[in-house]
Amino acid sequence: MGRGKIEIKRIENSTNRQVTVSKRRAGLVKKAREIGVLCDAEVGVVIFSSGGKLHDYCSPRTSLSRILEKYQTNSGKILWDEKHKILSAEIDRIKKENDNMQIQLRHLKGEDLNSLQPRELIAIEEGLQNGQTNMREKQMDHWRMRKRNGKMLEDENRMLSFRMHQQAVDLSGGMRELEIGYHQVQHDREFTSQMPFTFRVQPNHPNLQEDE
Amino acid sequence: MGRGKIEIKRIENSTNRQVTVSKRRAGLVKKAREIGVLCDAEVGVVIFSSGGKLHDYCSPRTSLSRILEKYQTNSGKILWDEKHKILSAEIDRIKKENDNMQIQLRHLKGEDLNSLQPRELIAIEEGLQNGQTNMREKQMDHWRMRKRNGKMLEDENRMLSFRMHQQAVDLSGGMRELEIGYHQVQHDREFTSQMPFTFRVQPNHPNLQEDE
DNA sequence: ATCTATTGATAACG
DNA sequence: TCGTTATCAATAGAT
Repeated sequence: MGRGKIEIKRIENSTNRQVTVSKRRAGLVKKAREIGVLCDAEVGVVIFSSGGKLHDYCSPRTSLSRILEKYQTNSGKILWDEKHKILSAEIDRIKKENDNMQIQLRHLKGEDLNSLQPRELIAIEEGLQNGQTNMREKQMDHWRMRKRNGKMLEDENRMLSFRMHQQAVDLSGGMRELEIGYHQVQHDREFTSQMPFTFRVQPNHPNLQEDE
Repeated sequence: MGRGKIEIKRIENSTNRQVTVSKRRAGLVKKAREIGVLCDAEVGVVIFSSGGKLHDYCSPRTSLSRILEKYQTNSGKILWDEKHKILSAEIDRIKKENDNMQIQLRHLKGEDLNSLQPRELIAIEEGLQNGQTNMREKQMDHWRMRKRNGKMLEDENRMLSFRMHQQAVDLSGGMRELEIGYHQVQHDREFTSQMPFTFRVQPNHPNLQEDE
């Protein structure tokens, strides 16, 4: 019907589709209403246009929920209980995700480590290390920004001085501590890569050297 | 349409009514299907003929319950009972928890830090620091256990030596780097506690001194 | 069910 | 979105 016959397939032209959905929606609702009146049936119609807009029709003297309730008891097809199952399954799924993340968080906080194997400990430690590296970069960004604003020159100077002093103190202690253990030094790359981060020596503040 | 025009009012002749409901039901479903295909909409139709017989249609790739769920969220109208609301609320709650943990994890991994204030960065860094401290304790536990088992004496020795050597090298570099900044040293407790961990000096391996 | 005269729905256009 | 209209589609009534 219409000026030309059309194939029943998705209308690609978005404007036409919009127009068509409006007209046909009106037609569908009209027919639904007519069937209700003529044959005194109860009819419920729900339409989501592709835009996501919702339209619905329902015979007078009733409501969608009443129709649907009837639908459920009458058809034996499940509607609510099915929905319950779906929702419950969803809840279970999310709770599992939740627990996993909870565990990950606790591990990163250094809690509940007892059940872990050394290999797993190392993996977590590498994560912490990465986090700290990124964190420090970010903090250096902040630092640089404040410095660029000219507010922090004095503080920075003070801070660098303080840090250097502390590192000197720290080192002299560390040196004394370790003297006993210095026997032979093997520079075995294999060995180093298998060592946990804890025992690898790393520069504390790789970004502190300003690059300007 | 038909051999004669009809008024849209209840068909009193029961046989005619049944015939009509059949024909028109087919027509309604056909139109519903067409609107779904042509305009790629989601359509759900439920019809109770006066005899109480139920017929329904629903676009492929979905289900009545899904359509009705969408209907509920979209229209605000409530189609189902309390239990659904409770389950849905539960899902929302858990999802929020989930998102929060997701964010925390990302932060601890050093991702998505751009939106954070320095104060927040410091808090996260303290978390990382704690985690690392705990982690190292745990790894030392493992280490001690292996040592007690008598397997690792040689390796440990080698490792300590290696570490000491590395720390010495690292330090001499660091000293050179910082000499320029050494002006005055203020040991202000207030200042120190406000300083991000990044800039605080810490012994790298607080647990390495065996305490036996 | 099937047929078909007739009315109804609507595609294309303004 | 709305109105018009030429066409096609649905269907009322009969078989």
